[in-house]
Amino acid sequence: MSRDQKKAESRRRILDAARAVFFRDGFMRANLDEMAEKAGVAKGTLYRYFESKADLYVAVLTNNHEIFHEQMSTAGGQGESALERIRSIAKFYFAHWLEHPDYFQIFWAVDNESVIGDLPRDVIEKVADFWEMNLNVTHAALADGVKTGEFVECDTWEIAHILWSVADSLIESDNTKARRQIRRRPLEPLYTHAVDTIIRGILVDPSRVALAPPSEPRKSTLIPVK
Amino acid sequence: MSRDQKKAESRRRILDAARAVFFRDGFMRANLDEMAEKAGVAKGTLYRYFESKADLYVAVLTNNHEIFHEQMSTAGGQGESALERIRSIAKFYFAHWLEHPDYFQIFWAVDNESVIGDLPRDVIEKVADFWEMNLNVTHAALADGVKTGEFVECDTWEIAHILWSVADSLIESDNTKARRQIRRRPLEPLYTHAVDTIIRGILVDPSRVALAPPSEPRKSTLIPVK
Amino acid sequence: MSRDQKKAESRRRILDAARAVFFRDGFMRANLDEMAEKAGVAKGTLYRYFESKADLYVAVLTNNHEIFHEQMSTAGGQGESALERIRSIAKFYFAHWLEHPDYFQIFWAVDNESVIGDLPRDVIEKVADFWEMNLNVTHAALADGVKTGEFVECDTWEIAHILWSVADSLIESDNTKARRQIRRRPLEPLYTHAVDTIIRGILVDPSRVALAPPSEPRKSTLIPVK
Amino acid sequence: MSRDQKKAESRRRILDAARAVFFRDGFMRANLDEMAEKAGVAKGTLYRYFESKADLYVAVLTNNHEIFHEQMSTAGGQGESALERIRSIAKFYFAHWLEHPDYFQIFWAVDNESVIGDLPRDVIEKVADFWEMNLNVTHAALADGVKTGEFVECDTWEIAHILWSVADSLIESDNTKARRQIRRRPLEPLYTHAVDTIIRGILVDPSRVALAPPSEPRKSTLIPVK
DNA sequence: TATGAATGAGGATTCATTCAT
DNA sequence: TATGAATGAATCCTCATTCAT
Repeated sequence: MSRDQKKAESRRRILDAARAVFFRDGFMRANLDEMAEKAGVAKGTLYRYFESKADLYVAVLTNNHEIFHEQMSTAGGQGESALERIRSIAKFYFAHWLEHPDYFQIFWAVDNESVIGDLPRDVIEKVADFWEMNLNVTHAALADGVKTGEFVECDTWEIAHILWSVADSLIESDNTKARRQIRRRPLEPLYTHAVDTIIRGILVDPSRVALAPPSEPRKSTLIPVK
Repeated sequence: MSRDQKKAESRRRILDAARAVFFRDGFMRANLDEMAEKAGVAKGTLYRYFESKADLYVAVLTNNHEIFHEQMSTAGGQGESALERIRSIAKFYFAHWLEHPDYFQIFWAVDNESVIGDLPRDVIEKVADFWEMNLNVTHAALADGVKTGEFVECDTWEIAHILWSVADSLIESDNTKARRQIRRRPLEPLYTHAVDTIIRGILVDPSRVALAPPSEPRKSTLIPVK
Repeated sequence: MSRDQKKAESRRRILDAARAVFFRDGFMRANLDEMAEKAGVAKGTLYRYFESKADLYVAVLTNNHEIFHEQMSTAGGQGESALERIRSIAKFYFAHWLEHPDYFQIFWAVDNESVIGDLPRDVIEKVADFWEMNLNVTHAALADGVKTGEFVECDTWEIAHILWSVADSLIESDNTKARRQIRRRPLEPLYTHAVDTIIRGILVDPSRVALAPPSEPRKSTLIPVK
Repeated sequence: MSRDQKKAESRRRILDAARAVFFRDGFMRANLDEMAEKAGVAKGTLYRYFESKADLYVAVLTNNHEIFHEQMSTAGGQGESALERIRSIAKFYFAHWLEHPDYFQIFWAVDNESVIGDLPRDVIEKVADFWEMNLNVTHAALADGVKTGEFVECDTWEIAHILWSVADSLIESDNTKARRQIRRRPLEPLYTHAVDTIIRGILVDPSRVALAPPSEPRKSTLIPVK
């Protein structure tokens, strides 16, 4: 392996280790020693690649950003009808999440991590940008649907917001379950239902979408005390 | 003031100080020194009232719990129709949040705080319980609406989940804006719209709810680089 | 021993330990672990008394400052003639140095320590102030001597500067010898001679001061290679 | 360029870079990374030319030594009278200092650098040797002056020491001002005055030397608090 | 010979918790 | 009961030095 390859490999290994640890422990608790060990490098080596803990965090956070950005836009253009395009967006989103769950987790973490004050400006912007784009792509599909008469006149920005809120919340809840090692259910069908339900409210022809049938009586998710 | 009153007073002052600091800094960054100073007691005194930092956190988290619990149930019963009851729940929820924003903040914090592993089991359960109850109250209203023919047959648990996701997301986003000192818009009307939109999808008579008109073209919230 | 006494005692022990270590190793190399151990306290305890390493350094540096300041002024006023007053200053200076050699060492260290950029502004000012005062006191005596006709007209500031340069240099050289564990000679007579020699050049009546007789042929101080 | 030339060139570039950095930061803080970059070589290359940081320091310190040594001796021999020779020494010294201020700086640094314990024996000796020589050259001129009846009988070693103390102190003070970015005055005239004043005290015919006239009332050099 | 990636010991600082008064 | 001084484990970061390429 060439020197450059090795370098790239090291960088990747560090990022992988860092992602795992940041994912599990959050920025504050995450321990550089552990990352180094997981990455199979010395602690000092981390600092050859990243200037500081925060810088490494940024790198982890923004790692897939561009790829995601591009694919998301593509997804927004696929589908015969506006409804289909919105479903396509949802589908892509959850597929991507399935493949890179921690990447997402970390995006959320930023919002909620109390450390935010210490995070460099550009992370916060990346995340804001991430949401901005999601909203824009979704809104474009909704507005298009209104224009073509597929949807009734409505506040398309608000609908977009609602759709993302639900996606956000589902994933967040799944993450929480993961952390707590609770059994999780597949999210995609859940979200597909949710999307359909919400969109149904603005469809000119609601019959295009079938509502989900009543689900099983929900069991408590209360974690029993050990 | 009697000795017992003094003790109660101390306890309250500590809780108040702790809530403020935990709210602002999160569990990890929160500093017991500052809490003690804010509460006007010595640091050691904290340990006469609470066993540990985590224990104090628990106390803060669960402080208003019972009150909230009770009021929420009441709200779920108020209203002529199922639609009204759901609106009443939303209304109460946001009113309570307006009054005790940090109490809520802290609930969310738990979900997102990466420290969760260290939090005592019963905090996690309290929070889960909190959600459980929210869902149950909402679900009860929805199921009732289905039974009385106000709503179409649908997955009422899922709808409940969607409704809470959106509420959750709105508040979370407001918190984020608060932290970043971005101008915020009143949440209640936003959520009322959202509730109406969502419920509209399952109303037997959708005309009962007017959709919001198209809103202003949304301005970017991207934070400009300084 | 009362709590306050203990505290004062701790503070003193820390300062003593810190002075010793800073004296021996300089700011950069000085090790807080060692200071703590020498002081018989835990490392964290240092931070109860001083905010940082630099702060502790400042404390050490400025510890005796006021006392010295006052005594120096007193010394400048003692003596029948200007010549006597200048001798009195020199005498006091070296006496003080004998008693608190590391205090002086540290003052010099500041000038030469390459860390200066990192030292807080007030240390630098304290040291500048220290020199300022030395010069002023000496200059006052010289100017007085000129006025009373004891000294010829001359640049009294320059003479003051020369006198302090020599004192400075003698002590510095003694410190160096101390560090290198070379045998040292008593400084006071050396400096008394030097003062006399220098003053002799401006005395209206040079015969008042006897020059030192030729000294032993000086032996090399070259340190033999081991 | 031949291979040997290249090597010499590299060595020189490294020494230049090292001198600049050591001069600015002192031994401890000086950073090999920066030196390598300034020299335009890789970090590892430093180790092909010098065994260690300390070794590089030694090389820097002793770089001009021989040249200086020789020129100093020459200067000591120039002048009609002993007085003139002493003035010649002073003149050369300050001229050399003007041209190679960092070379001097570094010599002083050794004395004061608290790292001295770690410096190899031979640096310390080089520096001691440097002073030894200065003293010897000066003493020779003084002793000669005594022999020829130009100076009165006196402790010529002590006078030599005084003369060097003052030179030392003037340069040191100039360095300090440079570091603190305070306006500096030309040193040579200052030292010439000082030499004259000191020598005047041992001149058989003091009228050969005019004392400096009273200077401007000295302004405080206290650095005002920002 | 030159490179520069990797190393890892070392050191300052924080802060929850303890306990003598 | 309340205090607050003392503790010391935990952790990020620096940088001289090594060595495979």
